[in-house]
Amino acid sequence: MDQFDSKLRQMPGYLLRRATSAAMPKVNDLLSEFGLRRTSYSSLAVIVAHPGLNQGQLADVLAVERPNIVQIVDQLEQAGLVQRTKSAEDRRAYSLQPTPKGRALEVRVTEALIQQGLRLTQGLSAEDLIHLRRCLEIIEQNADQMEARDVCDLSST
Amino acid sequence: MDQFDSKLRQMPGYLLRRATSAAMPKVNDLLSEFGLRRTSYSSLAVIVAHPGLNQGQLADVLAVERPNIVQIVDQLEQAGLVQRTKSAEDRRAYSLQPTPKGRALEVRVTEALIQQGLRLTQGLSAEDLIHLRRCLEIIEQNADQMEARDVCDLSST
DNA sequence: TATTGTTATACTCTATAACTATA
DNA sequence: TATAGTTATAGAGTATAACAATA
Repeated sequence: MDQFDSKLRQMPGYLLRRATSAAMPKVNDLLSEFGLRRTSYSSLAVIVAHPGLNQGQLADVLAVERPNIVQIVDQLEQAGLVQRTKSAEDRRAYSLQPTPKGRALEVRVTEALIQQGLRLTQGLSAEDLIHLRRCLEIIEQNADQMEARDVCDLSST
Repeated sequence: MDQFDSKLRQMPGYLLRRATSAAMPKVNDLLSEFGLRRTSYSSLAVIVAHPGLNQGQLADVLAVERPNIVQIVDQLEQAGLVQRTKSAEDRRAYSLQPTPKGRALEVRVTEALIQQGLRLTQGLSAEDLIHLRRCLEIIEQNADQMEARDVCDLSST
């Protein structure tokens, strides 16, 4: 029963899903110790690195739909990690700022994630990791450019 | 706003999630043209390659919980792609067999997925793909071995 | 007592449509 | 009219507990 999926393992999508499904629960477990989820951590990290951006920009950076950002920023704000302040230039928008508590937490969680990342990639060299990043970013870009265009012509063959 | 997530892109989990989130909708779109979802296709492929296995074994191969397999096999059976037959040896279990229609569909869909996989990995060489597979399988194995054990000691540092 | 398949259920993630207030 | 944020909602995907039939 070992390798009953050997044919599927030729496909990048299957490999991606297997690796992601195995790794994400570990990331979730780590983040939940700090009261965070994946997207709330990513949001905090981006806000710390680039204070003052607004929710729409944050959604674009993380490739998340805007409605889903609302609750995430709600949680970060209620946890005292981030502040919403009405933007002076555009009073529709909120400027997102990290609090000192938010900055401090981001440092600790980032360190923990880096350590966990080393365990997840144990057995891979520094070159392997650079190569892996390149491969994953190319796949992401290819997928983004694949807008409906060439999805369709295969069901008729 | 480009590369506002450059720090996050150092982390394998973030890269994995970005690539997977971008690629999976394309895979879903392709499969839905054939009336399949990701796990129902994977199940069909495994049943075609290894006829006679039961639902629990299928769940193990695909790393899916058994309750979720039930509905998937239901759908495959209702679509006339797979048959459940009571196993002679163990009358609790079902032996899963592909129908001729199921075998034929699997061939077509697999071909389409391979073509789509080539587009998703456009720009990567054959060596790149071998290397990528190795990296993803190592990450999956590392994650699987990371059972709660070393998740915990970081929140106290 | 343990296991196979099943039911019911619940939680997370993600996506869309429609609203409000500002521009 | 267009955009920022919001609300409500719905659909996948995934996970657990508990049950019936069989081992």
